[in-house]
Amino acid sequence: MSRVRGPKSAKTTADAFQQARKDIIATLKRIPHGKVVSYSQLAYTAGWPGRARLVARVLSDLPTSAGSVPWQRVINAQGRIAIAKDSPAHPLQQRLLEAEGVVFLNGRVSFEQHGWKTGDASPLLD
DNA sequence: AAACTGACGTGAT
DNA sequence: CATCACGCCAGTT
Repeated sequence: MSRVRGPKSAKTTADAFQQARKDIIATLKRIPHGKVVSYSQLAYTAGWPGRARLVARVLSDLPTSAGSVPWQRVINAQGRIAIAKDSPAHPLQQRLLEAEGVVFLNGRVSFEQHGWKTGDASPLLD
């Protein structure tokens, strides 16, 4: 199947991206209160394995004020907040997470304690 | 069109 | 623990 070019059909990576964004946001909303996931885990769970950067791209487009989606529950694989230290969103993310019981030790979160096991039974959604 | 830039991750040094 | 090289890929220069 080849990509189609033409006025009416822009069936290319852009469409795939929109689909991916949809899947990622949907999965993001399923993360239980007080739990965290890494970018790669979210990508994997959403059905886009190996696309951690895509998740980052999607989240970066989200308004940090949106309480509709728990964007704060996504941190990097090292258990650290990925947002730049100088960004006001950085401390905000930590504050939001701590408010839901997530513990930071030396600036890091333990996946052992707070990682979302996708197999968790009856997760308490917000 | 080519180079650069990330809210990334993993493996090697 | 710190760096680097890669793989990844949409957006921006």
